[in-house]
Amino acid sequence: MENNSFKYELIHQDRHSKARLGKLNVFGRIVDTPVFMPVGTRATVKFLAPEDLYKMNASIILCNTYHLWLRPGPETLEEAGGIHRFMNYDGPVLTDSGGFQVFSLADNRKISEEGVSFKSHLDGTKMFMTPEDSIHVQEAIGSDIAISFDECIPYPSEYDYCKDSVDRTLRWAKRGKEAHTRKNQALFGVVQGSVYPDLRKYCAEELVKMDFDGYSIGGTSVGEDKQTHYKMLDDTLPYLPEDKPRYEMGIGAINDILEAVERGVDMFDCVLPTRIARHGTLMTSRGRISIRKNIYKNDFTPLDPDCDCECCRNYTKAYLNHLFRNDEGLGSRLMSIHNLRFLIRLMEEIRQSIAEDRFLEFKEEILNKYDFDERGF
RNA sequence: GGAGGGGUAGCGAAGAGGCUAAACGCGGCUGACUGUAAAUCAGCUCCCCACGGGUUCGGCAGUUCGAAUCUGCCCCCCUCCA
Repeated sequence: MENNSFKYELIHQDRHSKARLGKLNVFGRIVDTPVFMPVGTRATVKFLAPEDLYKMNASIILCNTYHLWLRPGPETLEEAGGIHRFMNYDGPVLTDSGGFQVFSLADNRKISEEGVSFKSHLDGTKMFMTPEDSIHVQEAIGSDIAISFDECIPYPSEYDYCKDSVDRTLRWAKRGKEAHTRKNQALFGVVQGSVYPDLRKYCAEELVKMDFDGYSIGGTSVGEDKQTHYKMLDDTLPYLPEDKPRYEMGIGAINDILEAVERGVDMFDCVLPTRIARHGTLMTSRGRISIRKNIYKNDFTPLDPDCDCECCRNYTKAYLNHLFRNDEGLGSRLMSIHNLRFLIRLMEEIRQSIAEDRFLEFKEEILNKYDFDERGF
């Protein structure tokens, strides 16, 4: 039953770069790669219904183990029949392990060999998560792709700390893999190692020995400059197998995506498009737009005339400006739809350009065309 | 006509002799946002040739070393009674 397994198929390798066009069979659901995954932390891409996701051609989303663990809890998700039924979403779901919260909730956690103690951000309750817990919760959630529990190392960090952290992340990966029982759920390992080439290589090679279904690249875009960021990719990707998907975690800036695709990354997720949309910033073919500005008060043209999304097809900047000023949820919804569709369409064009062996030209074209600064949006 | 209450920056609203260019909220303007503690957060918001200066707290005139804060008169507004 080939159809019902998890399998990455390399469709075409760009002739002039390491960019690759692939097809990810996620237990019968197909995801074309490179792909961008909208983030739906608490079993919802904020303000959007699954129907919105289908319409914008989102093919896979990310949810978060830590948040769903706290609420509604694994029991509820199990009783619901898994996250797909719970949120009525029919596409593939990847769950992050909680590893990023080890990083982002730094003030409220303590790391030990056994696991991490957190203070719940909801009410301060003391929680303890082990790599095994993370896997068990992800199995209860019923995501299609689970991620190993890791430590996302802050930047900058001393070599010795990173070495110890990587070793621990590797031990956690092994423990998680041994605890993993579901056959209809893939499991990815996460490469850490901060900016140190030998640690990146070591971590990647050790994970590959454990034979995961895919490999994540973590600990990037945590405060380092772009050069350093891309160097970390250079120091990691050569050690990952060709026949498995590579996923750079938490990346959503346009230039970052292009640089990573060029180096052979297949999957991305990021809160950036949805968060900045809610905050009134839009990525458009004419550059960045801040919808709150007064110049849009009577601008009855679409956000992006070149965009095919529901928002751009039906609504004007004046209306979006009005919705934003009045804190109306529809504004958040429409602008989230736009930013997501913008990135998803970018990925569609990226795939097309790889298929035609002109990814590098496409990348240059985008970098020149879009009027964004170094941040990449 | 009589009795009370009140007029503070764009709006609402504190302050009741010096620490007040004046709390706080709203509104407005900037900026931030990359595996979501984020429909969030930070800064600015009387004027100016701005690490300094100039005008303010309904108006005018006083008291005082010093007033948005005390006194007098005047102008508005609100409530109640006739």
